[in-house]
Amino acid sequence: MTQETSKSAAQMRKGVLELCILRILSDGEAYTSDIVDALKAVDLLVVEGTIYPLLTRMKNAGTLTYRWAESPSGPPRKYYDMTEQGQSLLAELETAWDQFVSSVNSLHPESQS
Amino acid sequence: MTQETSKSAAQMRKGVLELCILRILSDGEAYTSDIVDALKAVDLLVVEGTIYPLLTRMKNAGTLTYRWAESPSGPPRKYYDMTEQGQSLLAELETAWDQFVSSVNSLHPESQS
DNA sequence: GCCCTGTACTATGCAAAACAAAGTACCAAG
DNA sequence: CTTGGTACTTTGTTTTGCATAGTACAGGGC
Repeated sequence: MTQETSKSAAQMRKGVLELCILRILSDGEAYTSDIVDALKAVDLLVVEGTIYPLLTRMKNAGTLTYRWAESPSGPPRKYYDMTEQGQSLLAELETAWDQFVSSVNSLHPESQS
Repeated sequence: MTQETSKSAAQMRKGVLELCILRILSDGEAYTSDIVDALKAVDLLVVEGTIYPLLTRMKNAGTLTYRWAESPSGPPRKYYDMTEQGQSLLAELETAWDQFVSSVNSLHPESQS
């Protein structure tokens, strides 16, 4: 991956990470590192400067809630879960994502399909 | 579409419009209005404040070239076409896009697949 | 010729979000 | 107590889509 396309990959991530986080949390609550690991597992690399402010924004927007929990062997953790508003938003973002992908792929060059 | 998801749609467009433009131009040269119409035809709404600077950035980056041509009944038009560098970039962005979509969709909740 | 309308392009500033980097805090082990 | 690892917070930068204002050209009507 060249520098040009890694920059593009970062721009592609904009607007989609919220959907990704909601998808992860739809399986049950998770704390930040879990979320980052789940993203990494599907080759979506996200760093702390992104994930923490994003989780905070979503909490402030009413999409997520969190509880503090003792860690097995380290500092306490913030476990996030979806609110009902978050569930509604997930459904809407699912639709928006599907339409978006469909739109972009409608532009697929004929000669390469 | 709520205001929340239209904002998300705008964020989703970031990083992907370059690929879309290259796809459109892979069918042959086009001027701005053609490009905007092609995008609108697949429900990707892009406004002049976006498209003109973007085309200029791509021209400055060596991805696109342009020529001036008389318009049938209005002011002259800038017809854009891909450079060889643009063709290389298109191939790379195609790969990046496919991987990105695949990554996001790998997070699809099991209960909804 | 002048004015208006429609079309095409340019420039600037704003908003939003990913990222880089620095810092604070907690826990466990030595 | 110190160190290392883990977890979270804060701030500033970069990039790109968007909003807005403006310039320029061509054609038609008066």
